[in-house]
Amino acid sequence: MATIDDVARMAGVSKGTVSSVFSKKRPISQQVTERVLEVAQELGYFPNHLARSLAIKRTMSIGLKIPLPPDGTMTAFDTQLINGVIKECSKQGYRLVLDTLPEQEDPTLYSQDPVDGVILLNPRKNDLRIQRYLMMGTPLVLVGRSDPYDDTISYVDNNNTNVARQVGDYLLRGGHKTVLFLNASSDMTVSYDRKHGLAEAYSQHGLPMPEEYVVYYDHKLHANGTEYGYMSIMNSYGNMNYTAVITDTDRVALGVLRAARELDIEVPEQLSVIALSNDAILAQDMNPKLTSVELSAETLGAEAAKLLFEKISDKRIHRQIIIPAQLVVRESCKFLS
Amino acid sequence: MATIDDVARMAGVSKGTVSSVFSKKRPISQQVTERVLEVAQELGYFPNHLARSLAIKRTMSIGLKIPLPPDGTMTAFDTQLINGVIKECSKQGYRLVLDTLPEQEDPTLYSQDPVDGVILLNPRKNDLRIQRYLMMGTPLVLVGRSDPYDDTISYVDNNNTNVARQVGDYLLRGGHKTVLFLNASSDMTVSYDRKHGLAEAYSQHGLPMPEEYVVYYDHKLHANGTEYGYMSIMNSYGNMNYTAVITDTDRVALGVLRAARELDIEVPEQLSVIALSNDAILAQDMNPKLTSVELSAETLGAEAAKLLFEKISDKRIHRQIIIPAQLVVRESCKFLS
DNA sequence: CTGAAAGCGCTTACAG
DNA sequence: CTGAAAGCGCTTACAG
Repeated sequence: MATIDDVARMAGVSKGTVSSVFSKKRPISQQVTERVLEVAQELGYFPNHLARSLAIKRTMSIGLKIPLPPDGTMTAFDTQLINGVIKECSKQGYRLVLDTLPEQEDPTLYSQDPVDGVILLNPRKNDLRIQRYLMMGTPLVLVGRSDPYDDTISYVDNNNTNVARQVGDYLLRGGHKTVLFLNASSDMTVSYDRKHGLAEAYSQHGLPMPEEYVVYYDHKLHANGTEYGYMSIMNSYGNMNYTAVITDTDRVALGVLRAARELDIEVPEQLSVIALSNDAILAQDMNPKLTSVELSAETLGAEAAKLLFEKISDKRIHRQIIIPAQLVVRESCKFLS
Repeated sequence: MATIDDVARMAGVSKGTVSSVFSKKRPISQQVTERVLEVAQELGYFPNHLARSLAIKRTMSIGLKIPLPPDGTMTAFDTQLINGVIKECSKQGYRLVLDTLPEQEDPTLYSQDPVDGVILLNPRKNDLRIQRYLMMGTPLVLVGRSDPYDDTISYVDNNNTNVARQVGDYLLRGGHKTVLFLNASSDMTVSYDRKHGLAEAYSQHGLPMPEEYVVYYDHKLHANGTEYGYMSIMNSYGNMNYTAVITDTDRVALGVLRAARELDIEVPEQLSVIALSNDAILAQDMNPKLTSVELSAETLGAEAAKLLFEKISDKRIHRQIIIPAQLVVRESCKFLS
C-alpha cells in the first residue's frame, strides 16, 4: 500500500501537509488540498489507522473481555450484553473489540490491549487482570463488583445479594425448608454475594442456612454448566433432602431437569427449580417453563459502555451502577402447602 | 506507562534485547532474561500491542463490518453470524473487531481498518467498499456474492436463487397464483438472486412473474423492516390481489401480520405469509408461528472466518462456499384447494 | 499556509 | 548471545 511518504513525494509537499489534508487539523490551501487528494486517489492511498493510533494514542475502539464457554456458543446473556455495548459504541463512533482469548500464565505473553478502554466480565477475587489494567492505566469498567472492594473502580452490576435474598424468600415463603444452591464458581464475586443473600433469606425466616447445601461450580469437575446441574442432582438426590434447587444459570437448570427426568422426580411437584439468570430462549422452551431471574443484560452492557466512555474522557471519574433484576415466575416452582 | 526504552535503560541492556525477551524471537541468556523481567515487573511494563502491530504488520484481529439496524438491536441473524465468526477467531487466537460505523461520504475519512482482514456483510452492486479493500490489499471475504461477479473474491452465501425458487414453488404448488414479494433493497445482490429464483418458480409453473408484485425495501420510505411490511400491506391490500406474501425477513413478516390484524385479514386462511430468513426467537413467538427459511447464520459466519484466515495466510487463495438453506414449515401458509 | 524534524513504541537485519 | 541503528506510517510542536 502507498504510504503518506509516497503521496507527499508525488504531490511535491511535505508529509505533514498530507497528514493535515486528511486529518483537517490545520488548514491547507484549496489548491494543495486538491493536488494531494488527486495523488492519493491515483495511488490508492488510505491512511494507516494503526500508525495514526500509535501517534495520537487513541484507537477509537474499546475492548470487551468475554470468555467463550467451552462449547463455543455464547449465552443469551453474552449476546444481549454485547448488543448493549455495541449500541453505545455505535453512538460514540467507536469500534468494539471482542476478546475471547484465554488468560495467559506466562507474564511475557501479556500486552496492552489495542483499545482505549476495557470492559471486563465476571471479576474474581483478587483478580490479577484488574490489577494489571490499573497498572497499565487502561480505563476499566467491570460488569460485576471487585473484591477486595475498591470504590475507585467503575462497575455495573445487578444487586446480586438482593436477587438471591428475594429468590430465597420466595421459596421459603412457599414452604420449602431446605434449598440446594448450585452457585457459580467460588472465586467469582457474584457467588459470594448470592450466597450472602440466600443466607439473609434464611435468617429472615428464622432458619439457619445449611452450608453444605451451597455448592460451587468447579470447571475441573464439570465440562459445562449443564453437566454441573445434572451431576449435582444425580449425586445428591436421596442423600440430601432438599425440595427446591436454585441454579446459577438456566443451563445448569437444564441439567437439573434432565437428572430429574432420569430419576423420575417430578418438577415442580417434587422439586422446585429456579435459575438466577434468564436466557430468554432456553427458559421458555424448557419443560416445565423455567422460573428465573431477568438480569437485563443489554442494560448492563449499555451502562458499562457509558461508564467506560466517561472514564476514557476523564480517568478520575468512577461510578457504580446497580441494575435491578426481576424475578420472572413461570412454571418450575411449587408452593408446598 | 513504562516503555521498552525505560526497561532497557533500567536493566542496562539494549531495547532489542528487551524486545527479544518478550517476543522470544531470539535467544537471550538466562541471567539477562531474568533481570529484564524483574525490571519490567517493577516498572509495570507491558508491551504496546499497537506499536508491535505497526512494526510486524500484523494485528491478530479481523474485522466484521456489521451495520446496526436503525433501532440498534441486532437481528438473530447477526447474532448467530457473530457467534460463528467469534468461534473461529477464538480457535485461531484472533480478536474480532465489530465495526458498526456508518459509511463515510468524505473520502478523506476512510482509513485502513486496524485488522488483518475483513468480513463484509450484504455486498451491494458495484460496492465501493469492496473496491476499496481490494485496492488496499486487505484480505476480504463477503457474506453474499459480489456484483459484478468476480471469482477471485472469496465469499460464503446461501443459494438465494434456490431458496426463492423453492419458496415460490411451495406457494404455487399450494394453489397460490399471485404472490407479493417484499424483497430487500434493490441494490443488494441477494435481492437480485431472490427475484430471479422466484421468477424461475413461476416459469416452472407455466406462469409469468408479475413484476409489479416484486417490491423493494427503501430505507428512505421505511424506518425499519417491520414498518416496511406493515405499510406495504396497508397500501396494497385490496388494490392488488395476492393470496400470499414472501417477506425478506421475519421482521418484515411481523409488520405484515400486524397489518393483517388491523385489516381483519386472517392468516393463513386469507393470506399466507413466509419469510426468507428465520429468526428463531421471533418466528416461534409469532401468531401464527411463521413459516420461514433457516439460513444457518452461524455456519455462514464460521465459514466466512475460515475463508478469511486462509486468505490472510495466502492472499492468492479464493474460494466460494454455498451454505444450504432449509425451508421450515410452521403455521403461516395455507394450501388453497 | 507549509516544511523539517523529532516522536509514538515497537521489530529486525546487520555486525560482532 | 547482544547492541546500534534504521524502519513501521503516522502526528505535532516549532519555525518561518
